[in-house]
Amino acid sequence: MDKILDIDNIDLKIISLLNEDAKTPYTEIAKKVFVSSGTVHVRMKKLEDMGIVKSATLNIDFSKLGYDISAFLGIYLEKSSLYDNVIEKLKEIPEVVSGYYTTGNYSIFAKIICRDTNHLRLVLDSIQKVEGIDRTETLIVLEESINRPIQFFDKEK
Amino acid sequence: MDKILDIDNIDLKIISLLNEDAKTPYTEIAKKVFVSSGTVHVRMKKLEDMGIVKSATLNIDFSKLGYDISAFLGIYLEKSSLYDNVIEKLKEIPEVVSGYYTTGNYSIFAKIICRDTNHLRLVLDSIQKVEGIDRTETLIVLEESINRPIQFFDKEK
DNA sequence: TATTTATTTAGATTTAATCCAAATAGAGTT
DNA sequence: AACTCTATTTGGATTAAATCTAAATAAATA
Repeated sequence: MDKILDIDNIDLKIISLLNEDAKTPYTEIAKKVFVSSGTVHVRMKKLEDMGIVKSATLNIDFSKLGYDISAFLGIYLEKSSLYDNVIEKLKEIPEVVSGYYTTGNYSIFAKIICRDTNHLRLVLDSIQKVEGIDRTETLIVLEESINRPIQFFDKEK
Repeated sequence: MDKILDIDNIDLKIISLLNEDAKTPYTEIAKKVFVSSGTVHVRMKKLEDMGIVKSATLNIDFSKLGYDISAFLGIYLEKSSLYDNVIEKLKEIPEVVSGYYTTGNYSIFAKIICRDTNHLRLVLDSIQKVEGIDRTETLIVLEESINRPIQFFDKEK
């Protein structure tokens, strides 16, 4: 029996509502989902125990904090077997916020967040220096037009 | 005077701690930052009013919810002036979770989340059909090795 | 239908959020 | 340095929510 079957629409509605604003009181969620607040607790406990809901994070406008530049990096490795080693090195660079193993040309696809162009240059330098990295392609983000959670209850295919 | 100067280390520490777990009580944050909980409230209110902290969202393991495939899309437009129109169309596709205007080859860089390969195919189809889109390159995410918030207090450059 | 098991619910209790007036600290002025 | 004005922080009082538990309900099984 698949784990997915343990999740019903009540769970999904709770997740959807809390995903819009994780600080919404369970009492309020309860009203919208037409169950008691105790049930919301029990369901969230279950979802956390199952590892489906891992944590809650803030949605921060980094540009207002002086972090004005974000960029995606397509990273080419000398040998693809170096993936794990390079990921470990990238983890040591605080400006790296994500790193993926993807299909396509790149061996690693990563995202970095920097204060300004000079900071970006320094970070790119330190990434270029990582052993095993051949070269990188930089996609600088000029505008973030869409950034939202999955919508479970919209017109999905 | 720059807005950034209104933000001090207390603000950054509060943001950092809440970014790890947005549900941490302000009383607990207060202890760690060595101020009163009232101050944490005042600071968070300020950060929210300034638009620096926009909301809190859940960190969800989508694969455990049956959304097993995520992919980055490099989208080529027929004319780059079509950007705004295409973004609006992409917003209507619920599986599209982000969309960026970036430097580099692609006109739009997007991310989608799908249940399985068949769902992915359907979503790619509907994206291909969007007027103004020439062609797309798909980078399927096989592994997410890094996914974390910015670290303000680590060894930054 | 009876019995077991799981889920939901409604209080009771604990804990945190919110509000506010007083205290403190800081900036600017003479 | 003393004074004034302003902004920030604080602690306590109030309101609201989280958490816990035992009872009620519902669902599953025999």
